[in-house]
Amino acid sequence: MENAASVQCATDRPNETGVGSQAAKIELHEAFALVGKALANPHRLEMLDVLAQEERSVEVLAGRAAISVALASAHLQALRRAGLVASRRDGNRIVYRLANDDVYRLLTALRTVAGGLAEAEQAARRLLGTPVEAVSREELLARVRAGDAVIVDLRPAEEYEAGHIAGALSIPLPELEARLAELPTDLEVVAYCRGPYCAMSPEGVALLERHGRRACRLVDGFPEWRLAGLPVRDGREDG
Amino acid sequence: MENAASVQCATDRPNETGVGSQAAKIELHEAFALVGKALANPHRLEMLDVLAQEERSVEVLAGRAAISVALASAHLQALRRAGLVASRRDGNRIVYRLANDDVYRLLTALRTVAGGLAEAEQAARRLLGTPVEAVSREELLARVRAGDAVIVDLRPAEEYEAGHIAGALSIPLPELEARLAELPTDLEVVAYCRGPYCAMSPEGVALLERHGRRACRLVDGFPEWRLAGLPVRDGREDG
DNA sequence: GAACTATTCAAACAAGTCGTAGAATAGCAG
DNA sequence: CTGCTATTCTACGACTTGTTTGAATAGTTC
Repeated sequence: MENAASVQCATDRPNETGVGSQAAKIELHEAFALVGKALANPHRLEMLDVLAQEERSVEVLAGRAAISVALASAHLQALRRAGLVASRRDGNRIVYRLANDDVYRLLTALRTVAGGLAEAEQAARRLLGTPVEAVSREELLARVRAGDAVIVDLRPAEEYEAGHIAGALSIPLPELEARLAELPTDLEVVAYCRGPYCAMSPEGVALLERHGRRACRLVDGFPEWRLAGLPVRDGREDG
Repeated sequence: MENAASVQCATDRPNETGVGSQAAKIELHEAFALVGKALANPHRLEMLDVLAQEERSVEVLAGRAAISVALASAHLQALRRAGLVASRRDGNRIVYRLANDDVYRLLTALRTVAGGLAEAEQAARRLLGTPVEAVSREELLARVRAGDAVIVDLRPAEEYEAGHIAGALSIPLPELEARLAELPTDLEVVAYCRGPYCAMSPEGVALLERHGRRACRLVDGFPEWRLAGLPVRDGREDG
């Protein structure tokens, strides 16, 4: 088979097909690969995952990824060069955030594809434990509207403050057992957390079921809910 | 990179918050990073782009990416390890294809994010030339249904055969000037090609306009159309 | 089976990336 | 200004990736 793709029409215009555009095509793929390279390191992916919930300082990100501050800083600059994060100064510290919503969509697409790998499936089983029943965003909305379910946000209070599903109750996972009385016994509890690969909601559901409650989890987490355009609140609007 | 596989995790409860799940989280992000690494090379991205249109042999892929067959083979194995491509044997040759539709979605997300980078914008300008008017898939469908437009597929005939927008006419770009008579003069021509970073439809539109035709391009290409669930045909069903 | 083709494997080296440790910088509190 | 904190920069070794070359393999054709 011959290489039929490239060399055709030779006009004098800037966007002709030929040698010049072959070089441009290579440069374009090199530019795309810059973003690919940014996604090629587990620490960077973990920091992006943390930033998907809320903006964070370098020190906090380093702690969450279990790496030194200097290394976290270097990785964050790599992410910034690739256009994945942005930062602002807040007094003495620099606070990083995801550059835009497309970055989270990219992260979701990456996880969807990677989720099929044997390595990922095995790690996910170890992280999430026995699978628990999960409902879609649409199903959750329907149950809440019908008065059949109550939504519980199991993330740390700080992340709840930064943004949560409208109408959700904040009960951070470590406090869940002590605060069971706050949950109505006649409704199903739908728990959610950071996303599909966060262990908090499966653990919370397991705990609720051990206490005889009907419970399930939302398939994904708060970032997906927000990106789907569904109703959200934050600490300034609603408690 | 350190290999902390499987040594930790001393609890007997599968999904407990603590050391074991910390290790699982790291492994999970390492698994995601495997896919990131696969996206970290311009040659691999170019081959994925080619495969988005149609399955291809190693030799053809090597030619399109302008690299040796041995190198292309090595890159394809890297892509296969990451679950991005699959292959089958066809007589004497091995034919590779994208592993599934999620891979194309990932590629699209990557390009969307990377498209904002200065490097990518510059390369895109060089590749695509002066921007031409572009219409969305919905707008295109509406114009065709109203009888206002005709759709032209500018890709090589082989790719048209492998799948095209229902109702589109196949006029490969090199033949366009010679085959102008086949296009009705009273309708607008909507051209499409491989995708948003393919130079064929901007070039085709420019050529049509030089010949006094009303023309514009579809913002993206055939793969996006197919993934959106819009009507498609292939060589066996329609000519 | 022999000759042929397409693809993959193996070895080797250059170039790039990751992580560590310690120094340097920028803003804040006094 | 001085000391303090958070972050970034620099330099270096260990490791990984990209590429080339030539040989090995699997399947086809005669």
